[in-house]
Amino acid sequence: MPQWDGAAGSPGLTVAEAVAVQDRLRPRADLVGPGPRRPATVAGLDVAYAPDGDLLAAAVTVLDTATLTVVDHAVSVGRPAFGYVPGLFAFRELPALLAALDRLTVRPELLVCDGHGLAHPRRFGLACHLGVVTGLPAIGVGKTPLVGTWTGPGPRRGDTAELVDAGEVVGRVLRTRDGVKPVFVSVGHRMGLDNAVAQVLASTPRYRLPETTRTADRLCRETLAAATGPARATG
DNA sequence: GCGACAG
DNA sequence: ATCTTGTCGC
Repeated sequence: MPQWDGAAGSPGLTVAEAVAVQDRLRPRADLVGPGPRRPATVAGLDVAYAPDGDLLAAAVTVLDTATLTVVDHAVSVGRPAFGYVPGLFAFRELPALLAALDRLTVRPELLVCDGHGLAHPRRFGLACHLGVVTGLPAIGVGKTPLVGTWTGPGPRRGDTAELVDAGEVVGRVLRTRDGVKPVFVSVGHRMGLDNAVAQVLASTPRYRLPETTRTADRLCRETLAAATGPARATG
């Protein structure tokens, strides 16, 4: 059985087939936007894995942009649909994320993904994939780089630097907090880079990561804990 | 050929 | 991603 095959043992795609899917879908991504200027709602998506990697929980939280409070949320529990292969991340988390998105009652105006969009070796990261598949505007906010080089950014919140790969600007390195490690913002679908950065800044009033990501992260961890088995005190 | 490599 | 102890700071 292929090493990247899901633990469930389902056939799945081969690495070559997954790459082919990305190549086929890439032309469908709208990397210009400009995207919603004043979205009323923004969604955060994240996935948590069980220690053994056999189980995962995906969560989507929808926040009111005016208050940054959660107005809707949904989760899904399942098995990784693909092994962890840098560059083929979407094939691992997409099924679970889509299942969670389907359970939403509010249609978010923007998806903020935990990972990259254009800042990807084949210019089609998770944010692009999710955007194209759902048709919704999407951006990627990564905690660490996958591709590209940069200089800076300055030390203050709001300072940015271009993320360049193979001679092209694929994203922006953004400082969301004074003196704190920056995040990597890239376009996914139906959004422009300037607007993407603006939306990320608008959702990071206090911490390094967007409130969308933080709330989704909390929710998928709680969901995984509940699915793995309720924690119980030993004393 | 050898490392690096979103989460 | 997840496993992990202490530590520094508001």
